[in-house]
Amino acid sequence: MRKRPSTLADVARRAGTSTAVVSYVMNNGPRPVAAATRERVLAAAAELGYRPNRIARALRSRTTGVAGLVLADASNPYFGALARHVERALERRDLLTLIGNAGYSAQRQRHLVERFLAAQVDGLVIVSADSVGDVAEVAEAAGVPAVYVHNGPPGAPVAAADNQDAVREAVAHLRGHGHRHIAFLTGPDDEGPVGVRRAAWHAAVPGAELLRSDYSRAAADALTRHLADAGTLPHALVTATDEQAIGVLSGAWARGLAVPDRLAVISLDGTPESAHTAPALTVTEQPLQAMAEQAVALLFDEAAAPLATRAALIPRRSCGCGGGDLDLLS
Amino acid sequence: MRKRPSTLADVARRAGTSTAVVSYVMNNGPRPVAAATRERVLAAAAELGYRPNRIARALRSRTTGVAGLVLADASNPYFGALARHVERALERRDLLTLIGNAGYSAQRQRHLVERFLAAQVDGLVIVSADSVGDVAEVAEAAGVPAVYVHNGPPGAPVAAADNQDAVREAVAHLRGHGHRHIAFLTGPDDEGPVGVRRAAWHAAVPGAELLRSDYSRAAADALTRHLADAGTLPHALVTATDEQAIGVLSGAWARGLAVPDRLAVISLDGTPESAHTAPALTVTEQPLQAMAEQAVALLFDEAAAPLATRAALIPRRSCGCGGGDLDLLS
DNA sequence: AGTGCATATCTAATCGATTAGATGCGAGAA
DNA sequence: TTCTCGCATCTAATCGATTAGATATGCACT
Repeated sequence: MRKRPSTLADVARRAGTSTAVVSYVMNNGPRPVAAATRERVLAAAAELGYRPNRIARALRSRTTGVAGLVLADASNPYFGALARHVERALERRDLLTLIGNAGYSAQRQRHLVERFLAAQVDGLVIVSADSVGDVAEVAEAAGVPAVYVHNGPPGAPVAAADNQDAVREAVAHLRGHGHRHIAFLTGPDDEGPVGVRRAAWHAAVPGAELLRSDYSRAAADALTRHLADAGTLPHALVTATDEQAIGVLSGAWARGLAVPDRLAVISLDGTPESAHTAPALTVTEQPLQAMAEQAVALLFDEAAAPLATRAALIPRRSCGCGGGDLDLLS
Repeated sequence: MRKRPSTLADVARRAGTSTAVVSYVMNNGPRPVAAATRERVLAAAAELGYRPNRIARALRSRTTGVAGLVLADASNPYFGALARHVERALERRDLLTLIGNAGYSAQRQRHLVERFLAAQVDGLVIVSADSVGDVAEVAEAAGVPAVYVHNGPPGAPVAAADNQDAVREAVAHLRGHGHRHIAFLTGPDDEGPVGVRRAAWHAAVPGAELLRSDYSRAAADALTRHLADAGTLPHALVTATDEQAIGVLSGAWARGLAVPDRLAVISLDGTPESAHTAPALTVTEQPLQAMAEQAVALLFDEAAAPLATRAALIPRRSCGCGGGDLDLLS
């Protein structure tokens, strides 16, 4: 027996005013209201448990207070962590987050954008993996601002880290441990940032071995076992993503190959997960929070230039660092 | 120079009809439309790139096509996986998903529910950890259906698995490996399902050692190192969650203690993550997809009774199973 | 008293889609 | 021919909040 939620008109009636005054009070509106009246209105609103209908407000003011977030793959902790930071940044600006998982499908990504636009979102944040659709155009046509995170098409605003620099650091670090042949594990379709990472690696270690697997633990795990069985597993490896690194760790363990002694690994994402693997992963840490913050700022023209932030190397055990006590890892 | 998106009225004008017919055509409306007219309308709509304004529709029809999902902790893969399944189930019913992360705070949970209600969601899915707020009442008062997943207050509809059974299986399995003293790692504030798990363990292994840590890898990792240093680490352990189990694995590795030889571990969540740890975790797998599906069905009165689904044990390496080839793990 | 002006409030149009009730038109029945 | 259905459309009210323009009230000053 739920009663109909009370409306602006109900409050007005109860306070003995017009709906306009009530509106003015609720929003500290465009016009002032006498203190006494304001009190009456607030009291009436409280008594009725009035809550403004944001749908109605949205219809009139053409702004919903909702933003859309399209994720390339929600099951990947890298994107998951990014999503949390984006959500937080949006919330700080009083926006709700509509979320959608594209599952690496350009078609689904497109579909989600369409749905979000139909829902009249105030902005779109698109976390894209390798292939980026022409999603910006659609949003542009609808007059909705859109930004990309991690990867985006040439013209569009993108919040991303400096991937080249990260790879160089990783390679240099492994060299410091005495490795000469440093392989690289890339993705199935490395056009975006992973492509950049691969290119940077290729430039740094020309002629070294390039491996390839899906962006899933299972795939990297299977590949590692396969290489171990064939006896062609490299001794030092940079993986494009944490997911792959974790799969490699799992596969190596299953085949009884010690990390870092038999195989040194550095991963390039640096998700929170990487700190508590066995062994802990050495990574270059993408500044996920900064990227998310910048993306949202970009969305509202708050920031000027999309400055590429650096990904710092965090030495842990998997590269060969820290035989001793590493309790103090972050 | 984006042009104003075209409205129903624009289409009507172009097709030379009233807005009513256009509406009837768009929704296969409550009234029939002559075939010829329908064609004209569809053509006009296509030419103008008309897309219905869901906000306006929502205002009139009092249904937004949006559901709210409140997560206890988005950074926990268990809840993350649940979220993906819920989103998929909602999408299958043509609903968008508004997501919010409560971060284990009852206050934030409450706040999110309020915001979602203000956004006029058609339904609420609440994934709660240990402490559950009186969130159902608020939703009830607003006339919005709400369901809980994983954990919920007594009266409310809850989609959850049979936790007792899972614990019994885990304990029995470790007994099968010859263990007698089987410790349990619980959470900081185990009222909900984790409390049920702890109780079931206590009944099955009275007098065994109870450990306690936060639901984070870092906390379980630290605890494990601490116990290892003190020489009081048990030989068999059931952890309440995968996150904790992964932390334990990490801590054990750091202290050079072999899993499963020195320490056998079984975890009770069974997230996808658990298949690719080093070593792979033996788990009881919560039927996340079924739970999500059931929750959404419950939300719309589709299902009759909230039948508790079973959590099956998946033997992997961490309990002591499979010294040989385990390539076939799921 | 009359005029001017500022302040407080009210009236009503508006956002875009939905839909009940009114209307128009032609075919068939009387 | 006239009346009656039935179908296809149109007209206009409605959802709830916002806000520009109109109106009312009170005070100061000549």
